[in-house]
Amino acid sequence: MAEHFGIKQIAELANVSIGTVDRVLNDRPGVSKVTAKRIKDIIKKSGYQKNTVASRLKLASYKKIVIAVLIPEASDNWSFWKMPKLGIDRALEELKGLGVVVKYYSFADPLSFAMESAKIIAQDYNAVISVPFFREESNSLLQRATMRGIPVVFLDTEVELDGKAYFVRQNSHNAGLVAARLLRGLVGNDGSYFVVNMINARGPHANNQQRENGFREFFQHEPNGSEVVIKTINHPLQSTFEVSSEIATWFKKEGPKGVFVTNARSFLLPKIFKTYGVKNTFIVGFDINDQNKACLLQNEIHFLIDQKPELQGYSAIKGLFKYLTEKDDSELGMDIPVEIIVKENCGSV
Amino acid sequence: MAEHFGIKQIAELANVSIGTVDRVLNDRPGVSKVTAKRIKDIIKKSGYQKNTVASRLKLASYKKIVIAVLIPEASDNWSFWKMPKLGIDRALEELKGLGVVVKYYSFADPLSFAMESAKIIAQDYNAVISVPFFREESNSLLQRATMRGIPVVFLDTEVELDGKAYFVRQNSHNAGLVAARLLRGLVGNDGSYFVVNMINARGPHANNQQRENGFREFFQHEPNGSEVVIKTINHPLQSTFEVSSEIATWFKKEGPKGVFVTNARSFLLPKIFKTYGVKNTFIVGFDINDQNKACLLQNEIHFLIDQKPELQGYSAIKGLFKYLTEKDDSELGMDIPVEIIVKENCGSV
DNA sequence: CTGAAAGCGCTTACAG
DNA sequence: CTGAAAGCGCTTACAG
Repeated sequence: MAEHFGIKQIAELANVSIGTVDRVLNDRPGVSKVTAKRIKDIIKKSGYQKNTVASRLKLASYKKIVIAVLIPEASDNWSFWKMPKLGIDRALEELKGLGVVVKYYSFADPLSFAMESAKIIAQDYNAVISVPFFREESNSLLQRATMRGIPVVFLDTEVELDGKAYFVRQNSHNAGLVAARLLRGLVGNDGSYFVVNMINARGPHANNQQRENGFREFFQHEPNGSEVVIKTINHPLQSTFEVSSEIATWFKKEGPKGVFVTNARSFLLPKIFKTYGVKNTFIVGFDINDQNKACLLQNEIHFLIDQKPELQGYSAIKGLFKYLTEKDDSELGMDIPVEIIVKENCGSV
Repeated sequence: MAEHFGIKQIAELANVSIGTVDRVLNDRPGVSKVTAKRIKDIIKKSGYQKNTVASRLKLASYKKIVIAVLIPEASDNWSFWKMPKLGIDRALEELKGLGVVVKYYSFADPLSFAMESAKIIAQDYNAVISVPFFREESNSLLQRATMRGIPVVFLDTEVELDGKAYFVRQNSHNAGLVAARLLRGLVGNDGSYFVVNMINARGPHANNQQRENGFREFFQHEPNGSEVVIKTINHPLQSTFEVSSEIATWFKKEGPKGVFVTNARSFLLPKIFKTYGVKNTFIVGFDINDQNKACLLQNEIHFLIDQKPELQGYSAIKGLFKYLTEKDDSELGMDIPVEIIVKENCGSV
């Protein structure tokens, strides 16, 4: 086993040409059962490992691996969706010379998602990366891709779909648990807690619900956790946060208040708290955007949870490459870690 | 610029053979100044990018890139130094087929470090990865490697050395800042703080000092921070933690107490606190080892800071490969992030 | 059903 | 100083 086994060595041992070995290795037709068996045995014994790099070298020039990426539009004032692209480009750079290409599509609503999906399916890509914001439309994309044998990787959010898809995203339930841990440390036992969901016209987002569930579950495992009061505030998703008189009353309560904002707009809260003179609040939110970061630096937000969208994009491409070239999908199932960000470690991330 | 530029296309444009282009690209001698100039211009204009994968293909079989790794021994009850190896092996797996090989050496003290260094230098490796625990011996290694044009990457710890070395490690000063932020949130203003350094016979470790400095600096920027009392406890590094009557008195003080353990043995503290009936303590330590993890799960330790040793090993190999094959050292200067670990996110890391 | 040859983009002796 | 050829480990038409 010490020496090196390549396709050539296998061929010699089996007394066949390397072409025949290649056919067996790649399950191509046209090999008699007996020779196939003989070659397979030798492959197994030899511990042969395909040299992926060599196998892609020729193909890189005329048989690209083309991956369609369908993600939300990134606007100038909302750059979150530029992050996965950075990770995708970084992966592409590493895979330079191996013939991997990405084609970007974007969507803004279920209709555009469906339309772009149709374009993608019509093109016969080698794989699809998307974001499952709309269950019905995502199902449709998944099913049509699966029918053609095209793997689909979803970023950002995990939802249950009818079929086998890969998810490269943070576990939102765990993120909720972590958020609760962090707030609990700051607020203590006799404070009050708030979960702030910002909901768009299509109803609550899966991530937000999973995060809230995790947050609430944390307290069930705490001593006296059942006595902790957690108010949920469902607020429309818009560029301001307004407070009803009822909510204002809650916020005016004495004692420390822990506020868990289940999306990336926690930066809307400090303003309101100032306006209403609400004191003694601790905020945990998501994502390192400019506004959140500014609040973190001002000590108006205390923790952010980073979903590492750059890493999501990177992992999806690297994982798909491994799957497509080596039939190994082990890198496509991994959780993205729940990364805790404070003022002092938000810079170099 | 749309078409693809390889060595062949350049050769055609310059009316020379690919051999000559190769000489120019790799600064090999034997090309007349005029043709060299002409070819260089074309290379620049064309935006030519070397296909690293192709360039390694042939060499992978007989001209390996061999990297020496000299790190502390990992023992059964102290497995920290197995982690960088895991990362190194993961990087090697990604670079499979490109002819990258690692040879491991280990050390336990300055003497064995020096002896293994000598072996490494005698072998003429392509690069060296090590850990700069001993300044004098590290300097010697660095200088001898530099004389031979061999790059050196140090993991874990940054120290000032006489010469140019790369450091792939967490910024310990920032880690101290983060630790202070975390404890400050739990302890509040009227608590007391302790920095626990565990020091071996050779004196304090650079990381520990940098962490303590960062920790103390945090409070200087805080309002009323100068009034905060921070006691430093220097304790010998051993498998137990014993408390002098003076320290016991400090610990017995009323009010919440924040304890920052600047190494991986924060798990020694909870035991002592139980023995002495010390209440209301909050502990931040380093590294996810089994004992620390157990304390985290018991809520006896509140935060751990992960140095991501696996990632350090991985990054060192990937960065060195890029440097050795593309003369690009951009991946060798990056900080490893200061990762905050609580009970709820320590599992999947 | 099987083999021989060409080629991917480079690097390396070797020849001139 | 420069070029032509062989080769790295695979894949792919093409020939038999």
